[in-house]
Amino acid sequence: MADVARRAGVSPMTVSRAFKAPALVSAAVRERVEAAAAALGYVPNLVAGNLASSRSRMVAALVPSLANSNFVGTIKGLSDRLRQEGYQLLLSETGYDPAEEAAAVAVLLGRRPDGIVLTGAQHVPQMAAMLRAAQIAVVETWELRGPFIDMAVGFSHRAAALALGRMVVARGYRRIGYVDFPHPEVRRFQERRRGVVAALRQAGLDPTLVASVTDEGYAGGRSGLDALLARAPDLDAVICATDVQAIGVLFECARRGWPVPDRLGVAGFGDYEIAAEVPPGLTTVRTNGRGIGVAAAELILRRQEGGKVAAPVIDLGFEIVRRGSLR
Amino acid sequence: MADVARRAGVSPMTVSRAFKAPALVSAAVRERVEAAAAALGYVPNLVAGNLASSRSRMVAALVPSLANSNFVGTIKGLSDRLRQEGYQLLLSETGYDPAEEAAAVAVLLGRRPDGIVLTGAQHVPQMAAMLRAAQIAVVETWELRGPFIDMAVGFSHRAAALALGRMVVARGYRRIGYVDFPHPEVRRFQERRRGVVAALRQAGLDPTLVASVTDEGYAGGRSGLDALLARAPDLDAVICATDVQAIGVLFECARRGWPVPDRLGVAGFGDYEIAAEVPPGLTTVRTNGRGIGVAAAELILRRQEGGKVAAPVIDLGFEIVRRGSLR
DNA sequence: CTGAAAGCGCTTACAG
DNA sequence: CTGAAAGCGCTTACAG
Repeated sequence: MADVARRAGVSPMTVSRAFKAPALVSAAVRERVEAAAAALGYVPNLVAGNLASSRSRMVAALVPSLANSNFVGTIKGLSDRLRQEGYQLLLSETGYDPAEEAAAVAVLLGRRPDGIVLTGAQHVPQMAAMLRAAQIAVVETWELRGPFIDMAVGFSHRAAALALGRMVVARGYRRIGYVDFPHPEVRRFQERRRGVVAALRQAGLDPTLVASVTDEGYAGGRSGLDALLARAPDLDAVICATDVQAIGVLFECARRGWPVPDRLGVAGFGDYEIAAEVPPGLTTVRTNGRGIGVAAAELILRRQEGGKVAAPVIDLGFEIVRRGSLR
Repeated sequence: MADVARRAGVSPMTVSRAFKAPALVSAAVRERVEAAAAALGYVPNLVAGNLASSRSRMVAALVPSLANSNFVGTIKGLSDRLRQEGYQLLLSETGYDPAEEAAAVAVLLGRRPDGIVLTGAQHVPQMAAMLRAAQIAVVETWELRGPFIDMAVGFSHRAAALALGRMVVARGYRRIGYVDFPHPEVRRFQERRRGVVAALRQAGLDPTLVASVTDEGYAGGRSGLDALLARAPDLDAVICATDVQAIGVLFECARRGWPVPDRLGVAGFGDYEIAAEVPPGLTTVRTNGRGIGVAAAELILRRQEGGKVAAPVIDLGFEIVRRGSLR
C-alpha cells in the first residue's frame, strides 16, 4: 500500500479510502490511485485490514458431513449469499462428533470470524460460554428446538416425520418399519424416529419395527430392510431416516424382483436430487437446505449491520412429496 | 495476550512462546501462563499472528461444484490432511466458469493464504501472473497435462476413457454411444470424449455417436440416451462422461423394462458411492478424488517447510471397475 | 530461559 | 477532500 501511495503521490490513508470508500475521494485522485495499484499489481492485505478494523468478513461453518447433499445445499446457500456481500467461508467437517466440533470451533475462533454457523443444537457444555465470550453472531441450523446459543434456522423434524408417517398409513400400509440413522443419538434423528412412531401409534399399528443400522449410506437401507424382514416377514412398508437409505431399499427391492409400491412401500427423508429420478420415484420429505444457508447468512449479515434481529429463530418448514414408491 | 501476561507476571513474548514453542519456556512459567490463559478464556488472535509472521496457515481451494462427489472427496482429503497440521481451508465454488474462478482467486489472495488449490489447468490468461506475484504454493488438480502454474496432482482422463472404451468393445458391444458432459469445453471432458472416440475408431466402430446434453445430473443421462437412440435405434452400449449420467441411463432402462447389460451395456466415470449399489452395478473408472486432495495438501505443506518439491506433477492413476452393467 | 524494541499493513479517530 | 498519529495483537530479531 505504501508503494501505491508513493507512486500515486498521495498518503496511504487516501489509498485506503480509494478502495474502501471511493465516494470520499476526488475522481482525479481515485484514478491516479487505481492506475498505480494496477501497475503494481497491488492486492490489499485483508489480514492487516481485519486486525485494524476488528472485522474479518469471514464466516465459519461446521457441518457433520460433506457427503450429505442436504448440508452441501446449506453450504452453497450460505456461501452464495455471503459472497454477494464480500464475505468468505471457512469450512470444517466434524463427523457427527460434538468433541470434534468443539475442537474445530476453538481453532476457528482464533481467526476471529464475524459469525459462525453450527449444525444442530447439541454441543459440548462449554460451547455456549466459548461462543458468547467471542461475542460473535452464532446461527444453529437444521433444528428448531432450543435452547439456542444465539439464533437458529430450521424446521421440525418431528412434525415432518409425523406427517410422512401419516401419509404412509393413509395409503393403506399396515406393517410399517422404520430404518434409523447410524447416529441415532443426534437429536434430529431422535425427532424423526419419534414422529414416525407417533404416527403408527396413533393409527393403532405396531410401532416397534425400528431397525438400528451401523452401515453408512445405501448399505444401511439394505441391512435395515433385512433386519426388519427377519422380525416381520409380512412387512409392507419402510420409512427411512434419509433418502440415501431409502434408495438402498429400492435397489434391494429391484434385486429381489419385488414390485414397489405393491409388495413394499418406501419413503425417505430429504428429497435429494436422486429421489425424483430413481424409478418409481421416491416419496419423501422436502427440506430447504439451501434456504437454511441463505437465511443463516442473512441473520449474520443483519447482525453485522448492527441491527437487532427481530425473529432469531426461523422455521423454514418442509413439504411431503409423494411419488411412485407409495401406492 | 497482554492480560494473560500481566496475570501470569511475565512478558507478552513469553506468553507467545508458551503457546507456539513451549519447549523454550520453563515448566513453571508455562504452567502459570496456561493457568492465566484458561482463567481468562484467552484465544490467541491468529489474524494478528498472521500479520506479524506473514504466514496464514490457511489454504484456499476452488472447485467447480460441491454437488460433485469427486470434488467433495478432494476437499475432504485436503481438509483432513491440512487440519492435522493446524491449517484451515478457505473454500469457493466457481461453477465451471474461468472468470468466476479468477474473481474468487483475486478475493482469496487478499487473505494471504499459504497455498491455493485449483481445479483443472484452464484459467484466464492473467491467472498465472497473479498467482506468481503472490508467491504462494499453487496446486492444479484433476489434470495431468500442463503447462502448470506451479505443481499438479491428477491422472490422465484420456487414458482412462481409452481403457474404458476398450473394455466396452472387448465385451462385444458394437454400436456404442457417448453421452458428453454439459460443459464439454472443460479439458477434462474433452479428454474423456477423445479417449472413448479413439477406442471406437481403433476397433473400427462408428465413433460419431456422441450426444451433447444441456441437462445437469441424472436427467442428462436420460436425454443423452434419447438423442442417441433417435440416431441409432440399434445402439447396444452407452458410455457416459460421469457416473451420475450413467445412473440416469440405468434408471431410464429400468423404466423401459430394458435388461442391462443385454439390451444395453452402460458405463460411467468416477465410481461414485452409488455405482456399486445400483443394480446391476455400474462399470466405471475409479478415480482417487480423496487422494488428490491429500497429495495437494502434502505438496503445499512441503513447500511451506521450505523444501524443494522434487516431483511437482503427481499422477495418481485410475482403475477400471467392471460391474454388472456390462456383460 | 526471558524480555524490550520494532514492525507486519492496514484502519480509526481526529484535525485541517 | 486529504493527511499525520496511534494502534490493532501478535512475531521477528536481537540482547542479556
